[in-house]
Amino acid sequence: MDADAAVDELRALGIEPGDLVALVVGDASLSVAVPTWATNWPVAPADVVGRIDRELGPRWVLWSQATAGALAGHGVRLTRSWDAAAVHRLLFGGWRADPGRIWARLHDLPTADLPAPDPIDLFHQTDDGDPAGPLREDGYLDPEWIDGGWASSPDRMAAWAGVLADVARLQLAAVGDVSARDERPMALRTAYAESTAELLCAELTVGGLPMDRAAMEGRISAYVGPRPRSPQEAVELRDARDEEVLRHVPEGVRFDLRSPSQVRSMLRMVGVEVPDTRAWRLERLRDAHPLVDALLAWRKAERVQTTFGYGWLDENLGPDGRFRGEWSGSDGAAGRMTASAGLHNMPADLRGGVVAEPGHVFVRADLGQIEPRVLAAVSGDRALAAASQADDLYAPVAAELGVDRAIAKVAVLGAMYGQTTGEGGRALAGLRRSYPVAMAYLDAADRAAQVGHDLRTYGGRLVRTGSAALGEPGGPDSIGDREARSQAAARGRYGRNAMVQGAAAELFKVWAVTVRARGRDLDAQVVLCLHDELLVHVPDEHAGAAAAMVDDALQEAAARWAPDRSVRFLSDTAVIPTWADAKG
DNA sequence: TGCGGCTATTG
DNA sequence: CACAATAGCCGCAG
Repeated sequence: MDADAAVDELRALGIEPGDLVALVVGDASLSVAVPTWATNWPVAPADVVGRIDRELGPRWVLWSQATAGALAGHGVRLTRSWDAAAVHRLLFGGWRADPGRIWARLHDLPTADLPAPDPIDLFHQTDDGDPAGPLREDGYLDPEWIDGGWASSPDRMAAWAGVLADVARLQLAAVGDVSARDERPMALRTAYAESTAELLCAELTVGGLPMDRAAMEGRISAYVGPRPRSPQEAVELRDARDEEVLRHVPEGVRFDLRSPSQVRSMLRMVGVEVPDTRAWRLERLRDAHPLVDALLAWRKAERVQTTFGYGWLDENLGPDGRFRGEWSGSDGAAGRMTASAGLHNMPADLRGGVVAEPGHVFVRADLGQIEPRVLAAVSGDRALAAASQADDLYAPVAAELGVDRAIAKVAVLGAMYGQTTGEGGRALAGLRRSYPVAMAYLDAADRAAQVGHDLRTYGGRLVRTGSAALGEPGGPDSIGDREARSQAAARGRYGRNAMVQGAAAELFKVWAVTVRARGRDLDAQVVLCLHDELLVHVPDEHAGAAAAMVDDALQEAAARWAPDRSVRFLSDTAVIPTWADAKG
């Protein structure tokens, strides 16, 4: 068996572009399956998969991002996928999406306690006869198969691909049901986009973010000084930093600056009384005592030292100048992308260390006022959609309400977050009058979440608001009435916001995977996704074309995601050498 | 050792 | 300190 024969075998099945083909990858072989057929090919997976992708163009069914990550490690990028874990999260909410859970849900089996691997098995050799298949008699998948046993023989790998093909068939039907039942024909498109976003995440994890080690070390040293040459020197430097604060309190008194309660006591000793020691509160008391200023400076440095210091760099920046975190396509309440290693909360001061490689630049683009525009689209509010035609959406809203732009902005944001007090709260009545459809959409989500009714975003993602996500509505009867009301209100804000943030995340991912696809011919590589911002790494000679492509991709994505085109979406796009460089 | 609280950073 | 997230350290329970 060679790659040619493998491609021919699949071609003979009549696979057309976009057809679902399940893929399971082992060390030295791979298995593929369609609903009526499964096989194992003893060939190097990277060679064959890349060719099939180019020549036949299937939509690869994968258990999860891990398969794409293994292939990306060999330089193979799949074009499109059906990611069973991503589709499971879309259909059923939550985060956990291992094969056992996916299978059980599709077969209406309880998932409260899924079968776990029998610890006794660890002391037995896997039986070579292997009469048992992946399915147990009770209908669950065999946990031993899930836990790596699928890879122990060619027959098992083929059977495992067959299970995956079956999963995709059932998920496809379930997605169709969501579209029909909830009148959201979006769900299939969302499944495609979320799946392909998982491919992008695998590539982000493997490929990393270009970073200049010297430039980043320079920025770190501005906060915490040069890299200590020994553990002993590190301790001395730390003590010296502490002393810069402690010298403002009487001799002989020691406080642990890392303990909030001790910091509060320390401040009280110099006559500064605060309910907590958060920076925004201390900011206003800088003049009260020199200790406050020293403490705030210490906090900044301590933050860099512990979270974004030399250790952070050493752990995550490879010798190839790529900084790597792990990427998830859909985490948390509303299905945003997340990243580890601080990629999503790196202090702005350090961004200058994110530098394009020689002969390359970044195209940086961020969506303007994405959440109110998304609210206009998902709610179908014609007045808000009209406001979205302006470059600055808040300007026409302010004019309509007869208030300052700043007030209009906090009012709109407050409505989406569930704020009821302050200036935003006061302007709420005006919003209800002028944008009743959008406000009713938010209120409906709020009310549903308060009583624990699950929600679905515009794209069809289930947002759980019941016991699994937020604790039982109504809660244990030990809590007081006041606290119960407060919890209900918090649940309402959660649901209200999840509908907007979640839909925004869906649009963003359609944009990101469109850029990924259209960037292929320009050697343009998406290297960072940040909720409403894309960073694309591209050779110098393609910079202009890539910037135009990113803007075009947004219009293409918006047209696919919200086909009625009534809402305008904008991106602010710039070609820059480092991430810190000014936007346009 | 695990977990809630506090804190800081980002969108 | 409204919504979301990651991450580190402290203090406490078990």
